[in-house]
Amino acid sequence: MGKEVLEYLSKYIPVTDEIERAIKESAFIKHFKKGTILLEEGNIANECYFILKGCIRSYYKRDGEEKTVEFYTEEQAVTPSSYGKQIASEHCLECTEDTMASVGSPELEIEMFKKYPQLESVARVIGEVIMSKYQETFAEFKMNSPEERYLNLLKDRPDLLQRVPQNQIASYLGIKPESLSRIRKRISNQKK
Amino acid sequence: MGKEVLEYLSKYIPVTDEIERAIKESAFIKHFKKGTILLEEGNIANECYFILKGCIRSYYKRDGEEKTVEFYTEEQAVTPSSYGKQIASEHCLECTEDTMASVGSPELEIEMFKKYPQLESVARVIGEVIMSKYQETFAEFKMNSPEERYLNLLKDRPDLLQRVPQNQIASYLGIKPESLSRIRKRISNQKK
DNA sequence: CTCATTTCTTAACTAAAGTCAGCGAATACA
DNA sequence: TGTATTCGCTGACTTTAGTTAAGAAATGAG
Repeated sequence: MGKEVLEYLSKYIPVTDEIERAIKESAFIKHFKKGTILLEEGNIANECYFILKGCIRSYYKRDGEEKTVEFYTEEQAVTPSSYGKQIASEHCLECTEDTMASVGSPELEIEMFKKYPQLESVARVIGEVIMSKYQETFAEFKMNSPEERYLNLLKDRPDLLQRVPQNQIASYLGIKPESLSRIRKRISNQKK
Repeated sequence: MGKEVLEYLSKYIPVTDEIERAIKESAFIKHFKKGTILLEEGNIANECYFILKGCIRSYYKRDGEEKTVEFYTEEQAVTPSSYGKQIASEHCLECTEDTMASVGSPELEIEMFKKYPQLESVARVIGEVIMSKYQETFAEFKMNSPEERYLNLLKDRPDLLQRVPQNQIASYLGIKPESLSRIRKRISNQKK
């Protein structure tokens, strides 16, 4: 195990023997049933995940609704923003499907960083890459209309629309489910 | 010099003597006139900044307009998303005021990380903090209406509205300048 | 398989943002 | 200092999203 994680890392940095050993040593797989709440609002996040199979949704509870912030699927890393800090989490994490993930903890992480100092460098570099992708995503969100955002999602992650309910997609796009319905109708009419 | 940078770091991690030495050694101050373009679209970003005085605006050129992504002011770090990578930048950086900043480069960074390994850990931890703040900002943006976003900005960074033109604020809020005008009018009417 | 629940779509209406145009006010600069 | 340009506000109109309500379709549990 840990093969998928190594492949993921190799996209960003050269994987040395030391890193390979560290990952294999720390790989710790867990299975979760669909609907499992991995992190509840107000709790402390003491796990992070690398998804091997399935989907994890991050959302806020606000105005009696669930506002979806992100969908994480295969080959993606989920690090709650309060991970490793002793503060209450603002958001929730839920498995929208049966999910298999490699699970990490702050204690394990600190131990690994000590044992394999190269890992700290790996974490920094990958963190920077994710950050810059995230900035790009935010900028795109700001610059585009809801319709454009939907079309981009359709292009970039067509699988999501098959595996996740549309009301969750709507809140992910920053709109109401009714609006998403209308956007879909508008688009299908334009095609005719 | 480097005092401000150390104060900034101390908010996130305990500043050891080693780190203090590293920062003092690498502090490199530059002054820029208002209107200076620090990074042009398509160019390679080979500098990052820590602002001591002034304001740097990050924006994209799209549809013949400038879409503002972020305003960085005193005590903030500006790391272009392509910084340290040999790829063309998608966004631009401009000084909206006369600006004084501590400037870093990838070469200096690598040298420093080698000389003071603790710095790498500092960079990772601070990177994670910035990332989690950014996630929070994005989530807030998605969940709020333009009017709420404006009110939040007014609360969180009232100085910005004094020092930056309103059309740039508008694009930062993801709306047109005319809409911002109307929102401001709506709010001032409600107060009466 | 059936019934209950959730999800999706549609419609009518309201509210707000986009668009286009015009006009003062502030600003920049020559 | 005078002039050109940018900036901010306003109004009329268009487009799109939010709201409320209802019914159809899909899903899930027993």
